[in-house]
Amino acid sequence: MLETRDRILDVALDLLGENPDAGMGEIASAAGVVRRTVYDHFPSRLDLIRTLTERAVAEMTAVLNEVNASGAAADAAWVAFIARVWPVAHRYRVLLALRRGEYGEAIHALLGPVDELLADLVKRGQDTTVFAQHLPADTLSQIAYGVVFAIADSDRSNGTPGARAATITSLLMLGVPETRAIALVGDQP
Amino acid sequence: MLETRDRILDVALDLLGENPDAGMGEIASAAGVVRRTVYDHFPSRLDLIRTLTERAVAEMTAVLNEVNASGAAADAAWVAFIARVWPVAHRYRVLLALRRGEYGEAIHALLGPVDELLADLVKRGQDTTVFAQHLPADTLSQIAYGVVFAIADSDRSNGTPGARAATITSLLMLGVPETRAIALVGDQP
DNA sequence: GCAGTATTGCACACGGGTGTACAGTGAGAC
DNA sequence: GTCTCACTGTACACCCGTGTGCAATACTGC
Repeated sequence: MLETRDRILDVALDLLGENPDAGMGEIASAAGVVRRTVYDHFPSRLDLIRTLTERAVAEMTAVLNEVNASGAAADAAWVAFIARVWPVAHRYRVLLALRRGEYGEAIHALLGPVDELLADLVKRGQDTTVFAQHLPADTLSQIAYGVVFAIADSDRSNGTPGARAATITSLLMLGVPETRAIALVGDQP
Repeated sequence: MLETRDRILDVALDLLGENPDAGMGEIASAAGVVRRTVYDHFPSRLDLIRTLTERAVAEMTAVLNEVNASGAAADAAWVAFIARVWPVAHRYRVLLALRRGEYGEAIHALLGPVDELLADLVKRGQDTTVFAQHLPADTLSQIAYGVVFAIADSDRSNGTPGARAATITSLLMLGVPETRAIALVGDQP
């Protein structure tokens, strides 16, 4: 049997993905445990959310660091990034909904490092004229990864189609020409 | 003094825009009225939300119908659409947040006609090879206007920069080349 | 078998939002 | 003046989620 704590986290992620307003009771039941037990591991709902967010941040920064270190062109790096981050974004799509509302501040704060790394990548793309410059790098990166999350969020079944759509769409909005975008995605589907 | 009912609706839109979880009490206070009075006009919270949504749908379909009737090229029509729908989308940005959660179903149902009109416009663009075809028209239109709403939602101060960003970004993700997008927006800023 | 820890099964306090009931008040219409 | 109608003020019932307390029980390793 998986460690109870980890099982609670996994199940909470699933459940909150379906319904961001799921309560501690529902999470407990779904984890095959009593509500009281959840509180033994996470003193408050915020603790649970925070732990989930920290997990997401860790996974995403890991991917971003690797991709940034690979020295590939910014657009190719972006494709690699989306390909690898897609399952993560999909798993943690709740955070998109949770970012508004009660815990928004806490989540936003934890997400800071990811935002920075993302902006760095987009900046690099703009400096090498691979990405469009109609918006500042930080704004553009926010919108682009917002779109990725939004598509992940609307794609409840987690499929390759979703990933492909997210990749091409985000490339286009970053200013990569359609032909180039298609070519890039062909390489790494 | 404005009709109480209309004032409640206006104030509710503002308040919910700031915080989608604002309660009937807060809305009442902000409208300078007692909670009980709100219930005189809207028997339940859902009634209020529904009325708000109906308003949004009416305004948006009006704009969409005009734009669709103008016979302009699809990309130019899209620019006109965003320009005119932007203040509306901004005002009603709450609906984006409210679409998840308790009233999601009701809102989604009411938004149906808008979705269809939007898909028609995008389809026309695809048929005339003005828009990209990497995604089916209904999916693409959903994503594109999702982005517009998302930008409206992140732009609390309602500014021309937001509108411009939303227009260019959505054009790009529809597959319009950057040069053409800039040119189009230059025409109608 | 025993100690120690994780989990259970209640019970409870608390806060907050929804929706209702009903008597009272104020202002304009006739 | 008085009738009407919108709004007020207050109180209440209800539901639901959070977080706590505590004794009882199951499971673990030694």
